[in-house]
Amino acid sequence: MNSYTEENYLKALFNLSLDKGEVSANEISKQLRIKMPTVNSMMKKLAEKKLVFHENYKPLRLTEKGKREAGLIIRKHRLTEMFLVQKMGFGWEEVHEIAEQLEHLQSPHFFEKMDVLLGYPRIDPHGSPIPDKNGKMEWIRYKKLSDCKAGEIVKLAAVIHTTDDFLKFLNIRKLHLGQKLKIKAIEKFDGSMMINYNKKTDEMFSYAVCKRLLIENV
Amino acid sequence: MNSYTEENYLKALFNLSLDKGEVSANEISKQLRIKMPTVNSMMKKLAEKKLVFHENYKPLRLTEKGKREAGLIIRKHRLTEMFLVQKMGFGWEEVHEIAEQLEHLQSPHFFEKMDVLLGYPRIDPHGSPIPDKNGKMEWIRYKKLSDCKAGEIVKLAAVIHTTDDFLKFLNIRKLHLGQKLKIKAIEKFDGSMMINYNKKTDEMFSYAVCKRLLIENV
DNA sequence: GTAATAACTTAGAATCATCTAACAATTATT
DNA sequence: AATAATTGTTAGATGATTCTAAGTTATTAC
Repeated sequence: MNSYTEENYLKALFNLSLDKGEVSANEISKQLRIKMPTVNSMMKKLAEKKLVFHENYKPLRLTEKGKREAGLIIRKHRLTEMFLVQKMGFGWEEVHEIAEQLEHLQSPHFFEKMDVLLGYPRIDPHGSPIPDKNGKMEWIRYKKLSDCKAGEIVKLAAVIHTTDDFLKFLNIRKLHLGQKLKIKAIEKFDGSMMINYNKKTDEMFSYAVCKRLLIENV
Repeated sequence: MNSYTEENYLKALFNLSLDKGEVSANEISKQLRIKMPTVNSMMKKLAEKKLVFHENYKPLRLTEKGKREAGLIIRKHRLTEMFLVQKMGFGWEEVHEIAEQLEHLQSPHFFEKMDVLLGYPRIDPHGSPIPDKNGKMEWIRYKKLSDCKAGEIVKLAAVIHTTDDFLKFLNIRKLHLGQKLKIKAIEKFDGSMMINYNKKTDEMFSYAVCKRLLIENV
């Protein structure tokens, strides 16, 4: 059994090593707002428990065991977010903080029940994949809206780097997952996009916004 | 803000001092399965925080502040139990452990939502009162079934000293809150009762069981 | 009303997760 | 390549919660 604290490290390791398969201790330190020496000793502890590979001055990598355990925590987090939105009526911008606490709950029964009530969802309210019961997670290879061309018609599939503020920004503009988007024009000098969706008027989205919107072809 | 640990002490203090208005450190020690010296130092800490009155060698009493904060934790516990039973389909014997963890969640919003979805319940699935938003709790003065006389017809209002085993025992006998009970006979030598409820055959309940069943007049 | 028992307190140590200060290794800059 | 900046490590301290061992005070039993 891992402690609350260890679980947070595992989650950070998992999330930050998604693309490269490894993370620096420094990134963990920044993400968790915990000083380097603390991270360092925790990594020794997790290495001791065979959850991470840790050689001096080398990047960190989760072991298979570590990936599995981290995946299961993220599974609990995302199932919880989905439950809060679908069954309790929370907005997608309100659920992160609550799920952050609930993900540490020790009760397979409880999350099993959520899973059933939700009908075994594969994605969370932000479009992120929910790891399976073995902690395995498959990211669907969505394209970024910012990589699309003018004239394309696409569908919003997921949002990434989701802060509450960003999600509220999307709320105000009534931009939800599944929304069909028409790319009317792209400004060359800053990459901002003129988008039309279910409205008479077009909306302008900055490049920073478009990079965070993942889409699939209609 | 009180720690997870402090919250558990507050809850124990609240529950164990319900009748007399005070508890011994020893009872807290037994309840929480924590050694006396640890309890002792925690009581000093809570006294420091003005949550308990603690004089050497005297029984412990919660301050008004302590009662309020304990009441609010118990409120979260019982709202959670009600939610788990009413909205997630758990049995009343399954919810204690989960609520024990969930009661420490820091999110007024979350419990407010539960309260609304449940329609502002006044009792939990075992018939115990849910403290109000100020942590104030009123016990309805129910009678024990064991204090009733033969011939009385009463209604099951609450169950106390509820272990999972005891609740499963009641499940098997299909005895639920609200059930109307006819006291057919009482054995003088051991206080056991012959009860009839919604069935052709009568059921025999030991004195130990009858003491744990709280009833109201029909 | 002593003596025995139970309850409470003090003192000191252990573990966990955190920190700061100081030093070492790696990477980036000129 | 030498220096500067960044990143990683070691050592030692702190606070929270727990423990054991050893006394003290209160309560119970005879």
